[in-house]
Amino acid sequence: MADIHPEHAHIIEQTKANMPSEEILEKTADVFKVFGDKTRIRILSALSEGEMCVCCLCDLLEMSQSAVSHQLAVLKSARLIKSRREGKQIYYSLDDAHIGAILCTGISHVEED
Amino acid sequence: MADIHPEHAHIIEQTKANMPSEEILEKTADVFKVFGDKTRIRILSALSEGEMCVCCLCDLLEMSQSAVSHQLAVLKSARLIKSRREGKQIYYSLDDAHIGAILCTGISHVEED
DNA sequence: AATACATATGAATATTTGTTCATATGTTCA
DNA sequence: TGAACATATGAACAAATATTCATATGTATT
Repeated sequence: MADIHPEHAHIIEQTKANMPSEEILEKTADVFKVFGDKTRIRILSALSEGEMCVCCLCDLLEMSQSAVSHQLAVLKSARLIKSRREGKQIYYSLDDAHIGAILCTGISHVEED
Repeated sequence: MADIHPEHAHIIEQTKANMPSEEILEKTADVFKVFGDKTRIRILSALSEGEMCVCCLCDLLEMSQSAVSHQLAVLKSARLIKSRREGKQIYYSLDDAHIGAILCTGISHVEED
């Protein structure tokens, strides 16, 4: 960790002043981290078509119930999805429109190439 | 991995048909994965204020040159940033406006709460 | 109440990943 | 050309994480 070059001090201060707080940046990274897994993206993509129960997701993703439930728990604790029970089944859906928007932004970025 | 419930077959097929390809979804997850680290988010946030050389970033982030360079390499290979050399220094900047937009979307999501 | 079904969850394991340390590469200037 | 500076990079290690396996919880049905 070298010393700060005096001629950089100004631009560093200015940039720092314009950046969001460390707390916001850390939370932002944490949100993206949750989007940054193939299984979770597949789940979010499926749910963006409408709510779906766990076993439906397992069938669709061709993954074990346990693996899917674990990832649903991650998504839920990050508040990207919400759930409601109907009898024996639990239906999951995107928590709000914002989530679908973030997903779309990412997909568009990949598709435009 | 249980059998597919026959009554789910239709909704599963329909959902599948509307979802992006596995390849797109995997690439999307990979993009978000790169955004999903505090150091990289801090770098991207700094660069969204304008281009900056490596040592400036080290000073700003208060991190070792090696750690910063490693993350710059990750960001560059994911095409989120680009670089240009000027003398001994190398200046990094966001690769295109899209990157700043994705970053902003994430930050807004965190800030609105 | 007992059984079957749908989902959740703890522990263990294997893989991925971020930082550090040491060193290599490339540029400038004397 | 040699020394100093800016940056990159390989290897090693520690920490984080996704899946599996086994099992627990909660609901409906008989």
